[in-house]
Amino acid sequence: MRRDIFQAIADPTRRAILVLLAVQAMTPNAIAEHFDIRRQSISKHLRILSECDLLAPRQEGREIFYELKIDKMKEIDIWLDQFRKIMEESFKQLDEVLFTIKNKKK
Amino acid sequence: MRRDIFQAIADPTRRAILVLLAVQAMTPNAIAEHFDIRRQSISKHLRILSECDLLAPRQEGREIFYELKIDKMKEIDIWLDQFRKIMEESFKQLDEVLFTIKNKKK
DNA sequence: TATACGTGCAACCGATCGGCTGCGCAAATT
DNA sequence: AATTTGCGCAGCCGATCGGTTGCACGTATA
Repeated sequence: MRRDIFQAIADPTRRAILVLLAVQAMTPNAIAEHFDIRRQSISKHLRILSECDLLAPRQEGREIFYELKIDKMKEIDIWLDQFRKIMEESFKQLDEVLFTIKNKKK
Repeated sequence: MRRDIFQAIADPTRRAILVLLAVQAMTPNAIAEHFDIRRQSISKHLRILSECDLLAPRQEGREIFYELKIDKMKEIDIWLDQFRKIMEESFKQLDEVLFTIKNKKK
């Protein structure tokens, strides 16, 4: 059970579910109507997404509405930040190099 | 062979490789030194990352330096944009609701 | 109360994953 | 010319994935 957010969004069906639920909370049956997959398989996906805190279930009678926990998406953004920072750093170094070359020309 | 970028970054080792290569291009042997994994397994990861255009090999004699293609990372960002937009839209609708309530109070 | 509905869980199964070893090949070194 | 080095590829294997079916259980409806 790896169950981290990156493994969660690796599956195309799960990504599609996230997009669906971004618009509005839905029940497993309602979600399943959008795919060529049995409801039970959708349930499996919902479990995985819930386990890594991307979704939260809200019971209403015998129905369960799953809603997106958008905040969790930030984790992906945070990971991407590493690269933004590293690249920024690279540009700074490039600037220094260019600056040095510029000075040497004098 | 799914070989899309989300499946590529699902594996923790591959994510670590990407971070390593963000700092500087490296050879498979050099990368392997950072993990408890045989070089051949690293090569497999490099192949997957290259196939979905996250890395590019640069041959130098008998050595091959793999370098990060940072631009490809934007694809993840683009996917995240969907949610940013949907949430933004939600807030607008919330604003409208609040505005309506406000007006009704008059 | 009996029946239908909405759901989650368990067990199964073929495909894929992510390690491994054992090559072969080209470049560098001796 | 022989050896070492750096690498990718092929094949193996146990674990996991993502689908399936067949339940069991609580909630609504007749």
